[in-house]
Amino acid sequence: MPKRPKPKDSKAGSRRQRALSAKSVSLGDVALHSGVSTATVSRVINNPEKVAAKSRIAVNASIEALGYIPDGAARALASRHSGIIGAIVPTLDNALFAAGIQSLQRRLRQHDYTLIVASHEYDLAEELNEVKMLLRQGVDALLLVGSQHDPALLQLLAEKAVPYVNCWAWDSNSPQPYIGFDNRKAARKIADYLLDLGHVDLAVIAGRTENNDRASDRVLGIRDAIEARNLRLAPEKIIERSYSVKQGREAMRQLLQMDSLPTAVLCGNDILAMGAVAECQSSGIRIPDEISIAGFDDLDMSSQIKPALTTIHVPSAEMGENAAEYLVAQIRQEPLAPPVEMGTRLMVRETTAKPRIR
Amino acid sequence: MPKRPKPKDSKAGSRRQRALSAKSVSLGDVALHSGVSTATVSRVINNPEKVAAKSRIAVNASIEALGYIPDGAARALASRHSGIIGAIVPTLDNALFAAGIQSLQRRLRQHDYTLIVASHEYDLAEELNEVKMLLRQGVDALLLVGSQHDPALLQLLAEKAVPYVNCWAWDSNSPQPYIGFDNRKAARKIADYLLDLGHVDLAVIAGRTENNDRASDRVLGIRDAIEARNLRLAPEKIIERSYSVKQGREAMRQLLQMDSLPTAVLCGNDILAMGAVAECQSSGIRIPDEISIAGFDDLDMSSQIKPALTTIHVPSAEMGENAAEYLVAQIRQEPLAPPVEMGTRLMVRETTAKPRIR
DNA sequence: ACCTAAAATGTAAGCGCTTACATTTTAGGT
DNA sequence: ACCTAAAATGTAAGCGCTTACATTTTAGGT
Repeated sequence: MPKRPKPKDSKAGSRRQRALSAKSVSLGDVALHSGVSTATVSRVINNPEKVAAKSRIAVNASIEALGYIPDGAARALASRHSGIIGAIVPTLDNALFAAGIQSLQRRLRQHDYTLIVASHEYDLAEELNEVKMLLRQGVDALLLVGSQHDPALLQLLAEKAVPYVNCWAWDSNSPQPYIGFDNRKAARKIADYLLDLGHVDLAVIAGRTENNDRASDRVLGIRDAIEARNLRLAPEKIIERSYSVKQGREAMRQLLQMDSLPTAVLCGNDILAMGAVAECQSSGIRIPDEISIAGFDDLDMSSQIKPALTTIHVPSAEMGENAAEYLVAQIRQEPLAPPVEMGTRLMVRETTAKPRIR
Repeated sequence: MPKRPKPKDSKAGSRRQRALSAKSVSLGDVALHSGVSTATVSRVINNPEKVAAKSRIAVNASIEALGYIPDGAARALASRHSGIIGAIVPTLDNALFAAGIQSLQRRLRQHDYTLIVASHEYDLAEELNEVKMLLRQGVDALLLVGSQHDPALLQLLAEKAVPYVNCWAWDSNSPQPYIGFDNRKAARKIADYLLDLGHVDLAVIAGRTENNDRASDRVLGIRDAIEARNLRLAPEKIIERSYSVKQGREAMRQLLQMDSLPTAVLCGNDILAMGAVAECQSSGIRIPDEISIAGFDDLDMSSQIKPALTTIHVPSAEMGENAAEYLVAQIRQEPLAPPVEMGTRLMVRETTAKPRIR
């Protein structure tokens, strides 16, 4: 025999009154309206298959009629799941990340997860801060970029038992989970291509390598290719710049002022390459006749501009989708095949050719 | 003297046991550790000035020592504020929005707000869906793009009393809050410039105008300029395309196949303009000698590429900051000067010139 | 008609905070 | 030493859900 329910509002007019203007519809209101218990309403929302068709229909009608929107905070508090996944990228201002995030989000939404995006501007301390912020918001999982993080960051995630994955990179020697590709290998591929064409005087316009494993891996890959042929890359022939067309131009200008011009320039990404191309155009240097220029990332526009960029195609969209599936499976503790290394493709287009015989 | 802590787990073995592996540190643990009440710990976090220095220091030390991270869901539920602000943009894949969002986020973080970004791919129904999703997550305020929304969307925001603002647009006749600029006026400005140069045969490569007030306002502004001079824009001289370099090229190709070539092409944004430029370059048509091409938005790269784009500069970064300040003030119910229309600037560069005398 | 297991539903505790109000402590007069 | 107002602190209810366990209803035998 159930205990006699004492009138719930006996304490009406108590000390507590909220200044909430628009008194919102709660799950209790829906229960009252449809004549079932709050538990049943909750089930209709979260496990409809456990509810008899009749009540399910009634409850859904009430939800519709009252315009009920569940309170995410209450749900998160009670269930210990927020339905939020966080992604921390260096910047949204790079089409590469924007594209990946876009596809991540699309896929996440299909699984009813919300995405919070944060950026750290290539600052590891800031990245740790963002992780703390997202942890406070109760994210169920986290997407990070690359393999270089503050050690405290990984420890924090382990303590809180929050699943995560590193994207835009791949390291088979690391115990961390990766979804992405091997930047070093890919960079070696494009350097090899140039070397195979007969280029001997290479220069590199790299992204800032400090705290950026993707940028430094790309440089390493280029070095791998050069050293495998017993050639060498003079220190002044490698220039580090942050990722912008403007910086690419400036780096190229610097290169053009040197005594011996390189015959080919490998750029850390397409943005830098676009700058290098523009600077050559400004200086009347013909591409690829006088100089070859290669990018990395294969942004959408890279194949469309003139001259079309020779570059490495990177599977950003697919990576976003895979990351979404991976994280969702981790959260739900579903079995999942371990992620496999994703491939990159050399896209030979109009900015590279055999070196001119001088 | 701290009270003797009674064993917290006296009820261990009760019916309720959570599968939470890493039993997290709670505010109660911090209180116990520092010998104060939970209320005082809460005050240290939210209103430190109301707590005596001595306890404040003790509590902060405990927070540090235990690695306490507050539970956002619990806090949101109890305080009715999530500390989350949502932004719904058409797409992150457009550098324009990415830049604005980036600065929005930077500023929001200074005020301790977290940003959730969603995108709707230029689909109004999807936009409404995203609003519902964000409302479920309990956002304190919302940033939208443009002025065209599902009517149910605004009604929903009104019901829930959630502050919002429309960005990247300006409409002095609307009762809705805007932070942005007048697309129509700006488009007229660049069209006037071309007309003043002596161009008579204009063509337009517009963005998709359906459900996109920014795109259609830009077309209207161009029409304003043309009609003010009693000229006219032939229907076949205005082509609608989605925003991509590829689409820009295709549209330009279409234009180039027509009997009478326009002397100037106004593009809906810089991306489209870059495509138009590339197509001309492919076809051996000299810019600006044979044809002038104008963009819109002034993306970072637009001034750096060759030829540098003539375009309209749009204050995306500043807009993001203003929007952040506006929304935060709205949430805190602080007084705030009403937003003022933001200006745009015509950037004359290398893709436009006087028409050649034929 | 009656019994039993399975399905459906209900009850109420608990998630981890905030905060109104109550109580205690402190500071500053006299 | 004592009084009073202000400052600091504590108590405990309540935020809106989920879910373990208890209870009721239903379906399917006999």
